[in-house]
Amino acid sequence: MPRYYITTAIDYANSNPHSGTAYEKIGADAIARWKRLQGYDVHFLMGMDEHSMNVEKKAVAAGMDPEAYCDGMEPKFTDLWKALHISNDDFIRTTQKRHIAGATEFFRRCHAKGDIYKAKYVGLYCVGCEAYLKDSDLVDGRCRNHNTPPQKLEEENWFFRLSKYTDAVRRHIEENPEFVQPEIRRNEVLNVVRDGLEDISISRSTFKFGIPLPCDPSHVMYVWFDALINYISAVGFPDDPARFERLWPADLHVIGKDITRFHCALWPGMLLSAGLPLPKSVWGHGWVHYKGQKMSKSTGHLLDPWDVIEPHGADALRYFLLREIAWDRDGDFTWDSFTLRYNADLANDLGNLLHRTLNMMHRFSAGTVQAASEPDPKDGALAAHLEGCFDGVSAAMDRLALSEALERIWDSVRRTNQYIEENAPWTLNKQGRTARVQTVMANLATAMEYLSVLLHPFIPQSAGRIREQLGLDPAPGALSRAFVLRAPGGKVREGTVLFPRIETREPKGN
RNA sequence: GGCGGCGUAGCUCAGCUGGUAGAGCAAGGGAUUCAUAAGCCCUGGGUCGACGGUUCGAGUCCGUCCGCCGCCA
Repeated sequence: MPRYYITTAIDYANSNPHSGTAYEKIGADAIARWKRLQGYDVHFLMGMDEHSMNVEKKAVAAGMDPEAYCDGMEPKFTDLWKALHISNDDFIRTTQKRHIAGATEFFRRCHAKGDIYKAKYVGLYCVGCEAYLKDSDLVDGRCRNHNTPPQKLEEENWFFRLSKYTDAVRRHIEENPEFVQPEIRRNEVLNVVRDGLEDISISRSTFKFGIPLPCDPSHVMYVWFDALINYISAVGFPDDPARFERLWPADLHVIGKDITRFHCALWPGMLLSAGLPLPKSVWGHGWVHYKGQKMSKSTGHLLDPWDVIEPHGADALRYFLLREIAWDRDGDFTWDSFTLRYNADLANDLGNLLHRTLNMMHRFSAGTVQAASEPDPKDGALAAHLEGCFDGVSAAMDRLALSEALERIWDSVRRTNQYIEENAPWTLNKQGRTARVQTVMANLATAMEYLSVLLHPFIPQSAGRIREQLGLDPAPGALSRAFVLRAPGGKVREGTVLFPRIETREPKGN
């Protein structure tokens, strides 16, 4: 069974996750689940990024030591991921032993390669950015991102010789179109790399909460050098070579578009230095805007995922984000658009389809799948449509076009509703055409099962409920293109409403 | 300033290598009743941002401009 290693960015421990954070995990989860359905041995990694001056400060402000502070933050993330049914196989924290060991060994290798050196750095430092600023970062002498005056700092830092890998990284991006996706991100990174990469400071001596450099314990690793290594320290680097061999290189790093540069320029440079293979692909997704504006931690303009999950369920949020926001660009969440999508797609089209199907099975078919003893060309047309849908979804998922895959599935949801209309089982029933009614119902039960498998990656809980109501195991069966009628005899449950229609309701305080 | 993206029906967007515009939602109408007042059928004349150019013919190619946006400097 081929393996598929997928990761998301590890999140900063200094603030709660919001819907943009959730979007990334939901998208990655849909991909991971799809790959599992396809039969891949998937390893799905997520985690939390802890070492940094900002985390240390937050902790100190709360009167805690940084480790304890991070322990307290962990459930803010993991509880949300559980609630969203994110199917990650592992959750790494950069304070864990395995990661410290990995980062330390990684640094040693780069050091041994001659790619680490010490130099004095004088510059303007922004605490918010955790980075030195260039003149162009300043607006009226203040950081353009944080609107705060920078500090003048002079530090002896350790540097990573990234410049040495400019050509190698550039060639790799040029020769491997799938390495940076989508296209727009690739153009951006190429732009940066073609201008030449600069050596980068990778240590700090101004705070303690970090991994000490093996060559100079008075310095700790700078956040990015530390954080990126999680992708390998989580899978056995360096202490479990067999596991590492099996899982690395990753098939896909899912990240936000803002950190493309670190993943597509710095990270490959680091790996080349350490003599390790590069990940196969990096996907920089777009932003979820909220009511037309960028979400922002500093202004507090945020959509709290719990505000959607608690009243409407995880799948409502998952569906909206995956359907409404194409995975390669930005999109907007408003309560109106959420309500429209939810009612039109989930309640009216899908939920109602299941409900009316189950109801008719009880009224016309004894709540049981009967033999399809009176077939009709209409049945074959439905089956052909669904199999075409399968192809469309597969093709879309191959391109990671998640919203397109959902569009294809909904074509089939609509098509199945049409199948009901064109057969009008209620009329057949009045006419006493029992064999035909039962055949129609058998096709419908099969169609719903077929759809439940395709829906699973996107709305796993609801897909499971659909299957339960159909009298099936909630876990999706294997992915299979062929539309094969269900064997007679299976009982279905009384339908319960999957997605009750909702009124637009904006939580107060938003 | 350099590179790139976007600007198409009220909304969200499709429109590949050029041949007189499409989908979903929303809206209006209709026939039904198994169903979550849902579903199904019918109905869309929008200067395809503006102006030029190439062409027998251009959202679709070229140029200029305008308006948003991203990356870099």
